[in-house]
Amino acid sequence: MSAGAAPGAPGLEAAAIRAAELRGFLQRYGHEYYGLDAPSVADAEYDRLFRELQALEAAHAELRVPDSPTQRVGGAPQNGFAEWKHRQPMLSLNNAFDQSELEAFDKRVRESLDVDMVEYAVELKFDGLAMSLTYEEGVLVQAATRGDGATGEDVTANVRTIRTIPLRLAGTSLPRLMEVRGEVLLFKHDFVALNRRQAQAGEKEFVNPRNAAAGSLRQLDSRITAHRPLRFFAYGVGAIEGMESPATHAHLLDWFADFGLPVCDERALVSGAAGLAAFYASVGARRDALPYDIDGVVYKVNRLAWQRSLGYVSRAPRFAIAHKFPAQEEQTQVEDIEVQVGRTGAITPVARLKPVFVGGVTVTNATLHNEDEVRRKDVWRRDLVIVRRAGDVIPEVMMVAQAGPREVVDYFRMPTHCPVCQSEVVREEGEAIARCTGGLYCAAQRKQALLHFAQRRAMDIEGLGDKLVEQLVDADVVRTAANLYHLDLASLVALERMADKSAQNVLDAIGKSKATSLSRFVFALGIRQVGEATARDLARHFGNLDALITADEAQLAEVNDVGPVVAASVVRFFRQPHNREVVLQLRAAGVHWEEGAPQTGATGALAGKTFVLTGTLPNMSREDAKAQLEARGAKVAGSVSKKTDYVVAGAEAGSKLLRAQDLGVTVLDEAGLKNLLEPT
DNA sequence: GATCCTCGAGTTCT
DNA sequence: CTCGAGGATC
Repeated sequence: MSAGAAPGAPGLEAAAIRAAELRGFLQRYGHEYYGLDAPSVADAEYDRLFRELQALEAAHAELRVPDSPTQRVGGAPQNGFAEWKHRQPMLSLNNAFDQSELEAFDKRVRESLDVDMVEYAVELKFDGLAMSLTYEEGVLVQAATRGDGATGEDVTANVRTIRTIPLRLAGTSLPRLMEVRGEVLLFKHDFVALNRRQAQAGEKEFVNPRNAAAGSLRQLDSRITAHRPLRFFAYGVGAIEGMESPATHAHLLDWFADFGLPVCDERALVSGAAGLAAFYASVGARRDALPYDIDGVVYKVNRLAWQRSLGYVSRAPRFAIAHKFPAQEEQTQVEDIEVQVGRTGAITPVARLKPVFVGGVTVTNATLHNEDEVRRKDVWRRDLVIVRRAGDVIPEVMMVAQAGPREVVDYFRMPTHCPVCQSEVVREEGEAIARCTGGLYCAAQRKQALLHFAQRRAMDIEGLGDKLVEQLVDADVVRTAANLYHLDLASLVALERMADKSAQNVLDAIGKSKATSLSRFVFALGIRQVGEATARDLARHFGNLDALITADEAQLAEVNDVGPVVAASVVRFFRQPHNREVVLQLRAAGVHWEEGAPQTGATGALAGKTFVLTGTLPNMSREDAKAQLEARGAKVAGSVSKKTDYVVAGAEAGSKLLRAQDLGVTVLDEAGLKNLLEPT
């Protein structure tokens, strides 16, 4: 790519030629980068050409034209935004939330037009900001927000900095005047990168792409907007003069594309209510994988003549409707902020919420993680907050939407004493988590320890869930894991809501759990810092429990992924007489496993290979796949990195698959995995 | 000493 | 799934 060197001291004529050439390059590269996502030059090269053009324009004021790419950088701060009256009002759409409303819409349209079948242009409903761009003789002269639909704010200086928006339309046959309607938004990956930059610069991070886009557009200093990677998609037309618009909406969008306006590819033509429903389902399934946020899809009668004859009812068109997805963000009230005590004594603040329907489920609780998080988000009791349940399953309080009365009682204070056992709560220097110091004296910690012991990945005692553990601990029937193996039918049936049948089932499950493996047993003990993976490493390295119990810190540190902190934690655990006692009692009660010689280094067909599993495989459970891989010496990790050898992706694979594709990691489906497991 | 990677721990709802 | 923090690596 040779763009030539800048002339030393060019005459005006040479400068004009060079400037025109540079504008051509920059426009093309800008389009490749932002429009097609396929840059053909490095950023540094773009910047070099850009600065050269800037220098030329600085030297020759007459070369500074409004559609030059340099005019995107933005000018000095303004004092607020001027009002702007739209030539044609920017209307909002009526919403449909379910199938019946969608069928009603189609029926109304057909009856009103007196036809049997209607063709619809269908597209995405972006979660961004509606914008109107005015082009005169093909040159962008003005940009405004929707505002109340009739009058918006003039944000021309900021919109000029959006590189996907052409400052001059392509082509020779152009309307004298045209209002282009569309949406300004941020792509998800740009949003993530922007927030990373904000965090590094010590600036406030944005809650979501929409907020970030809105904040960026409302910058009074458009030089800031210029550094925000905003995008634009055109989807409609307002006033138009000096040219006939095409006959259908689909052609209108093609026409926009020919002008160089960015138009989203996710659009189609469908017929009838069934076609609408199919598009809705298809987009819904791919929603999380799209590079931007959407809150639904939009259906428009394709023929513009029919659109005109359908007209408007109050402030919304009768020819179009938005079909919304269930909200992934909702507003609700914090009724209370309580704390929970975890297995390790961690005191976690939890927001009790007024029930709210988000992302398909009713949410009543949301974790606030720790004290710093409560302060950072500045959540008080009775505040109105935004709750999200995005691609993620776990609800999260994103931000305060509106402060509540905020009286003294509404302020959250970390308790100084454990609400369960009254022991002192301590937050170590440099730690984010406050902990109850009660240890196993604390009933809450004993309950969590038992639940951990019984969980599927540990001793796998079916039927020993939180309700039962709660009762057993409260009645003081069970104090340690060893007590479980001495339970009898009578003491279980004495508990509330426990009939003979279910009591016997629990006893059977406890009996069955006696046959286990060393790694499950070590994990079940609940040693701090020793999770499933570390327990497996320890079990493999030492081979038998006595070797592990008597190991000193130096011996422990020889194990993979065990350093001083983990080693000290293990030594501390087995030094406690009551922990040794419980282990003895468990073995005496019949808990057993196969003990072997210490092993170093696994062997197997897939030894040393790292796998990551994501999504649902058609015929194999994730657990099963994991076990089979590990049996062959492979490692199954939780997240994808460049050290990952294979990613096994099933249905509804999420971010891990995207990341694998980003990093160029080999992706297998179930069949591919089977091939590796059982080479034929 | 910084950076990357992984693991542990806590969490929600059906 | 996300965060924080321990371990490994350069």
